[in-house]
Amino acid sequence: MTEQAPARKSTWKQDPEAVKADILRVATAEFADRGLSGARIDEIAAKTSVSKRMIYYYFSDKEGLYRAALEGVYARLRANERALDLTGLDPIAALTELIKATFDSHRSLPDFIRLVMIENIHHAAYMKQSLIIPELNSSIISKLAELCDAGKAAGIFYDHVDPVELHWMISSMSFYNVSNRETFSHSFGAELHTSAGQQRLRQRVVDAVLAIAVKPRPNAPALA
Amino acid sequence: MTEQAPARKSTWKQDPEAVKADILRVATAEFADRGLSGARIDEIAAKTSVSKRMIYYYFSDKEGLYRAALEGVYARLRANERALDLTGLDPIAALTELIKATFDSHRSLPDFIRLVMIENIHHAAYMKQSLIIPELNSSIISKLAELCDAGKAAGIFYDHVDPVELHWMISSMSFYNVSNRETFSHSFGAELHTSAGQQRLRQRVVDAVLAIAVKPRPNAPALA
DNA sequence: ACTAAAATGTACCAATCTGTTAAATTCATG
DNA sequence: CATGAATTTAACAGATTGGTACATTTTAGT
Repeated sequence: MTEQAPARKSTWKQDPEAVKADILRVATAEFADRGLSGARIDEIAAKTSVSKRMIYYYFSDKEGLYRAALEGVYARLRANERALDLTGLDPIAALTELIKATFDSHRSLPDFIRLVMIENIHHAAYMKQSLIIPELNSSIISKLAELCDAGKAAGIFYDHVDPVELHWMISSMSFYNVSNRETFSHSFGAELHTSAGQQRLRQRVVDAVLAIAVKPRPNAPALA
Repeated sequence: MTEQAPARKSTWKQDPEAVKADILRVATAEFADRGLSGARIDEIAAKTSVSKRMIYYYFSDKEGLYRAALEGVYARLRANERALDLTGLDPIAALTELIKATFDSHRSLPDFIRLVMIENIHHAAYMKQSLIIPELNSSIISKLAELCDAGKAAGIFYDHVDPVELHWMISSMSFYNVSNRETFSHSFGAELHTSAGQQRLRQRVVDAVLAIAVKPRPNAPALA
């Protein structure tokens, strides 16, 4: 009887890791869809392959399950950000790529957006309890900081450019684009959320952020 | 004997309008603080001067009360926007004032922000039921449209400038600034939410939006 | 095979929470 | 001041929901 994990697992009928993952998958979708108090433990249990008892067995209580879901989506966003490779690009190109990647990343992770919305409704109470989330937030800022330093050193970025300010601006538009889609579309039409509209918006974000970071150059291309 | 005397005789005042307003005031705060499913009718009732039964008497049910609160905060934001007078300003100055006013307006109406967040969590379901909200949304766009037309006519705005796009960008940053304050501050520090930080952010929003709207001018002042 | 521990299911409870019933109080008006 | 409509209260009912007690099955090690 070997200790090698993969082969042995297949013979197991009980599979705690798979059960935990299954619960977390369903719970994330459910919390994202209905909020912390809106989600129902019974409903989550019904959508998993196991009974409600297992939720309490593995996650203690509703808040424990919610915390696990929150940490999960943060980890996924962080993985996205870490996958972004900007080596070899000049500061302007690098910043452009980072903006586009952030915009796309937010669009592709609606569960992250919605759980962060829900966290803000709860005054970030559960995020503040988490021990693992803080360490996830450094990579994007350090990438931006490097980039800003390079841009300033080359004399093409303004001296006042600040990584956290840049991240705030990039995030705000990337986040709002997803978070407020429903109310915005209903109020002002869905034009901006067509595929062509989203492409245009992304370019506007690039243009706007570059404009506050990059000094005007005499031979720069004018906006289309 | 006028009816204005505050506490005249009995414990009952019999003042339906004041009762309705009191319920709505408390409910708005409570829904904004805890969300639709998180708010408790008993809790709202306890914080008013009247009994729970009155909520059902005047607002039918929990959702009716929530809808009333939602319509109330929208009306307040649009009133703010309508009060903004841009006559006599050239397009650039007018746009600058509009951006600053929007940024400030969002900061001063946290209940609006939070109820819109909650609406988006609910996929704008209740906003879509409202008959009065749609008519509130036109004034800001028409103001921007006028402004864009003037700017293009004067040859100082890009031809591609679009009122809805501009509003999207101004709103996104003004909204996110309030909506995501808790999570952003916790992740990246509270520097941007100090009074000095907010002043700086507002100026960045102005600079960024102007940059995508206004053609570069040879003698334009460089960013600070 | 036997046993203890881990993993899972079933049935249930206690606490909440929304909404209702029936009655009491106030007020306008004839 | 009698009367009925509008307004308000107190108490309660029905349903929902998070959480638990206890039984049962599965697994690893002996």
